Amino acid sequence: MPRPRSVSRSDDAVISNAELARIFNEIGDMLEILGEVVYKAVAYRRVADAVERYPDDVAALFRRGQPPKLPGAGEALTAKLAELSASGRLEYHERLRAQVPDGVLDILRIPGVGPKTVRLVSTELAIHSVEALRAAAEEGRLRHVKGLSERTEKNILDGISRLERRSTRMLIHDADALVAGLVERLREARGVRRIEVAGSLRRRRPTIGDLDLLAAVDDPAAVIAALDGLREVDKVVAAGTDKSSILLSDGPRVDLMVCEPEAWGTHLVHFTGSKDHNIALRGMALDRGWSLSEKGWKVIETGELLLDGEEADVYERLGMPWIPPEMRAGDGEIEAALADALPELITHADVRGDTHTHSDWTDGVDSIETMARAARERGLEYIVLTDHSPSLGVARGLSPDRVEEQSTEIARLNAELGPFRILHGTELEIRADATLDYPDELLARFDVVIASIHTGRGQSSEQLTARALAAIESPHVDVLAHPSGRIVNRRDPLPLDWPRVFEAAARHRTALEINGSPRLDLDDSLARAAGRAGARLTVASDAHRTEELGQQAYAVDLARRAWLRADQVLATSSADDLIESLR
DNA sequence: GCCGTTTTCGGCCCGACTGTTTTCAGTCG
Repeated sequence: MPRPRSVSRSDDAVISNAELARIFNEIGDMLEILGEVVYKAVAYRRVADAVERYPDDVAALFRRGQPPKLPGAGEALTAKLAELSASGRLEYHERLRAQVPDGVLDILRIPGVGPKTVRLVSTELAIHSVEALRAAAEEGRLRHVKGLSERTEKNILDGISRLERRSTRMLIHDADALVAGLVERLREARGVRRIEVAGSLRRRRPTIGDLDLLAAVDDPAAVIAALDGLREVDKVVAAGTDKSSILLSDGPRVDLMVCEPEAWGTHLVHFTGSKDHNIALRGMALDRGWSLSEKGWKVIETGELLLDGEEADVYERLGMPWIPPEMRAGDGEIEAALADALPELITHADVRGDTHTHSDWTDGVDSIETMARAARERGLEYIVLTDHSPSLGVARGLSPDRVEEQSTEIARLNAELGPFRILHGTELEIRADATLDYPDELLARFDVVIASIHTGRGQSSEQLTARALAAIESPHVDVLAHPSGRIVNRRDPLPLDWPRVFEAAARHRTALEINGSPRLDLDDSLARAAGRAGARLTVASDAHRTEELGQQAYAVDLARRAWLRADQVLATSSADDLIESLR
């Protein structure tokens, strides 16, 4: 499977943060394969991470003469970023590429194969592709190389088939569904005191690589045996006394760690991560004379081991309050905690209404009444019904006459369902020419107008930004829905000029949506930047059927990852306050 | 390659598991 490579480019086309990060990560991989000191590779990867989650266009800032201060970027790497920003190319990168033949980098992606093995097969056997490696393993040619064996051949073949099966990270929605059943059954294993999801799923990242579970147990062997014995298990990858890793037959890898209840706190912190967060905590511990690991705090002078039973105890030893998992990205949360300046994050219980829902009047499945009753059942006080406007033909958008009929139907239902409220809204098309899909007189009659871009996605950044701004600046538009247009694993975000969009949204009091469907849009880093810029946000399900109303919870998770408080989010208002605040 | 209220050089988070190893390197999280 070919992997994307950077193309030479002499034009002055912009280079995205994602592309900058990809090139720096690739340099890191090549340096390792070439046998450079690993810290050099680590330095490139660290800057790649920083660029990837930087909210503004890094290359544009360089070209404007305002290079951002990125952690881990010193003189040499800053110069390389500048070169890439100016020309889209990097001579150093191309020089390395010439030394690492095509396909060799692909080999590194095989699980269980690291840089040393890549270097070995590349130099000893002139193997320069995954295909060549597969053939060599099948023919038993690897075992003649010192350091490799028949066993290695089998592991490599297994790794290649896993690589082919699992090419994209799993969506959090799917991971939640999968893990619920696993946890339920492991809870029943003998001697399990506590069990909890850890890792990126606990941090509520939009996509999940592996599933991490932690169990506090009296009898480690029993729970590990329970995991290994589940019927979905395809293969046991690693089985030890403290942890076990399995592959599900049609799913991701599951890592189960066990610990004694007295050491639950340090274990849960360790296995929740993120990596950067943990490294920062350990650095602070070292400054205080402790070596911190999941096992506990080892006093370096005496070797004594201190245990913590709860996460809060761990943070307290370092002089800070407990940090919510969603914030543990190594992105300023520790500094904020030390300054006692952690925001009071929005919670799921704060949400009172859903600002984006559909019915069978356009492309939804259920009737307005069914949607409303289901929302009421879930404890919401109101929904905003936002069926589509006419120009979205595929969704059978509503003509002005149909809008009128829908208004009558909503009035009828409100009389019946009160105090639950259905607010009459619309999901308004922002057309390709930046005009809006209903006339102002009609827009003025809706309770809430959310506007979105579905068409003309191929336009330039300038054109797309102008469309977003046209909606934001309209006095009738209250929310910009799924602002970036991304769909996780399927569609990339539109290249909007985000600082301008956020500034305008704040100025015109137009809220930006965090959409909880598999779009997960805005993503957390953009939502955080929007909040910082003073823009209001909202959390919404974009449900097209009753079962999808639960998607709003994923928007709340993202809002927490974006450091947002309840008072920054529209959907935490009552229906009356919402309407009042949109006047 | 980065970085310093101990440091401009010598460090860079910590541990489990596997395999080929007879004391440890590679990989992973």
